[in-house]
Amino acid sequence: MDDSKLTRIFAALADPTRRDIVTRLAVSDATVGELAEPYGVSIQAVSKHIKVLADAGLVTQRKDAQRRPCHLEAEVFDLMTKWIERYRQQAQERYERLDDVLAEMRGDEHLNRQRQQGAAS
Amino acid sequence: MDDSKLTRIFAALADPTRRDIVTRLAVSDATVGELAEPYGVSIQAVSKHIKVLADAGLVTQRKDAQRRPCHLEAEVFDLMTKWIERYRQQAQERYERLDDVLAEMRGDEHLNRQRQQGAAS
DNA sequence: GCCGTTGTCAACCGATTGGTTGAATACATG
DNA sequence: CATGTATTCAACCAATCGGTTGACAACGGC
Repeated sequence: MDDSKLTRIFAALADPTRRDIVTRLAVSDATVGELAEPYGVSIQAVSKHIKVLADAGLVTQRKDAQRRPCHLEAEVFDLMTKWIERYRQQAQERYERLDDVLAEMRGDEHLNRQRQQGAAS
Repeated sequence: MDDSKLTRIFAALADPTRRDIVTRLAVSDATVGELAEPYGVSIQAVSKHIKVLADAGLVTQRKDAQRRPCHLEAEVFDLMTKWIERYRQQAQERYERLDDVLAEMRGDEHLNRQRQQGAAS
């Protein structure tokens, strides 16, 4: 659907540290400080990462005094999965159709040349 | 599985032009020149985009004289879908468990504070 | 064997990215 | 109210990214 949203989601998950954060948030919610511990980077860097994830809608933060516990939003994953599945299926079906076409061509060689010409439209 | 592969896949799909190319390749294979036509960019730019998609394993190119027809590789989408589904499910299950916990807590208020303390490990 | 077509390589450019450090904000507690 | 804690904001930096143009390689057709 929303192209820029999809862009933000994919870009967010294109970073290993952010994917790791997602992995940990799938297990349980966690504060920014907690999330920062395992990595050899500053809290500010992790804070930025979380902002990217939040802008993509993958993560939400609630208020708990000074803390901002992060929560993984599962629904957004559905959006992504749907996008991916659409093209995976299309490509798969086409591949299967091609098998049929190849079978048909086995006794009909000249169709091969014709098909290649037609493809360069 | 392979983290750097996943990084390349997500990064490849984080660009709208490249997602569009994927869309078109889902319908049928196409040469670099054919793919370049609809966009207001040079063939070289599209060639680079295809290189990124190829490095991510999303696209393969075969040789046909000067032409390099591009083909969408459906299997790679499975890898992505699997990764996504893992965390989507985990987060979903946790959310459902939380519902149970909240139901349990309804007559047992002190458990709430205990849970919040325990989370800050 | 030369010409046109198709695509890649190379160098360059401005914008974005992931990181840093330092200051500022928001809050709970003594 | 002063202090410590948790987080974000701001400015900066090097590296990467998406784009450009120009040169070059590979191939088919006259």
